[in-house]
Amino acid sequence: MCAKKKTREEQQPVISTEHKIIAAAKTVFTKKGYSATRTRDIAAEAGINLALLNYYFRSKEKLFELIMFESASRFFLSIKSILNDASTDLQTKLELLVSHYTDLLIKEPNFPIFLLSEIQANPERLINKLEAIKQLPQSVFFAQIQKELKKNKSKLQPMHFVINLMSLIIFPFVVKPMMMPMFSKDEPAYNALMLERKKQIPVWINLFLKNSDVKPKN
Amino acid sequence: MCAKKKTREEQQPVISTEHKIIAAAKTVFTKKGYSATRTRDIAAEAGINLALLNYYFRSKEKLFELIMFESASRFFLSIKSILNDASTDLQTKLELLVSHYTDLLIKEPNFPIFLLSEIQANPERLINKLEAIKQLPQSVFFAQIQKELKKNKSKLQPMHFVINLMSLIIFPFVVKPMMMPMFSKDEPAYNALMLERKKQIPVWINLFLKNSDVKPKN
DNA sequence: GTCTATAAAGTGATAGAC
DNA sequence: GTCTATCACTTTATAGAC
Repeated sequence: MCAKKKTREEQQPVISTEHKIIAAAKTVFTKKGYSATRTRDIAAEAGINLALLNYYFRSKEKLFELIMFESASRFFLSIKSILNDASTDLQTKLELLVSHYTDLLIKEPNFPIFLLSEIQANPERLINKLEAIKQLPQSVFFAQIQKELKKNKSKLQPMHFVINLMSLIIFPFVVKPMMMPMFSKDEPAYNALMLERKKQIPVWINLFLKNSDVKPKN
Repeated sequence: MCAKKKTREEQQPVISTEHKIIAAAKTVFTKKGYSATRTRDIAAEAGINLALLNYYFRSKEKLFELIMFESASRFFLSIKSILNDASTDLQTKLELLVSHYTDLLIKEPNFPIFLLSEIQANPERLINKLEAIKQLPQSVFFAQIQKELKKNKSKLQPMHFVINLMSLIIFPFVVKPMMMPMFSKDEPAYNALMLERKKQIPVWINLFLKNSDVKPKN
């Protein structure tokens, strides 16, 4: 106990065992998913023993929930302040959202498929715990989209534009493992394309909003 | 052997055990993924015994490969004729592709995440077997996008538009389990929205192609 | 706190009766 | 072809020494 206090005061060089396990679990769970992950894989990745994992976290399930909800929070809660800022216009919000998620996804490209495949495999386990997502339709952002559509006399539901925005930001990361070989790009080249999209996606979304009642050909 | 011949001639009412297992395996694998699927789950879903599954298919792995590559073929090979038809213009191809995939995904909404999460968990096992996807950049479709961009003096790579098209078609199905509660829609209402998009997505892609060099604000 | 050893349960696959 | 029973192995979790 005395020794532990000391290391806390010394700070810097020591990474606690607890944190090593969390970091390892995040890496392995996020890449392989819950079922394909063995607790032994996490222990090995953390450079510790299997028993120690159960000493710090009671079970595989508990550790999974910790990782899942910590990541989900960073992905969902971090944008609440952007979405509900009444002092910024729609254009600004679009640019902030695209930029924020592009940077986040370059760091954590595996998270979207991880979350979505866990929901698909086991909706009842997760969907209730992500209750926070239901707040989006009540946001200032959503109201601003509605207003813009009304201004442009569009009959389309605002939901389409939320889906389009998410699609254009997230899906390119989701299909990265397929697109890279398809277009013969390595990881840095692909990420450079994603950064290009930071500028383009808000432009594209604006095109949607301003021309959404145009018929295909007539 | 004689009995088997007979049932083949009678045809109609009999669904072969082999096919029952394939159908069950497809349902369970596609929803849960390879690792979370128990061979017992497949047997139960098929209404047969576990031993019978190994009698028809040598192993879980063999059955998985069958399902995966049968589904992947339907998703990738089925569009080759559309992509390489020199007699249709870009607009027609866009409409055909969107319509084709929308219908397919309404029937099999779980396939995209299944494929993508298996690739994420185990890229080396799958990516080489999907070599066919590399043919897209050599297609007539791709050349027509390039031509259209050149005509409109865009500096953006054609790849962005392929990604955008895939994103707008596929991602809404991928996030369906999250979007339905978010916007309080049930399955039929959500699918109706997807059908609306059949008309809209080609319009949106055309907006991209014709305005892709516009700067955000200046 | 950290380890080795092992219990307890799950899971893919097969043997053998019918 | 189809079943029941069971083997062989993996995997989560814990007991107990240090």
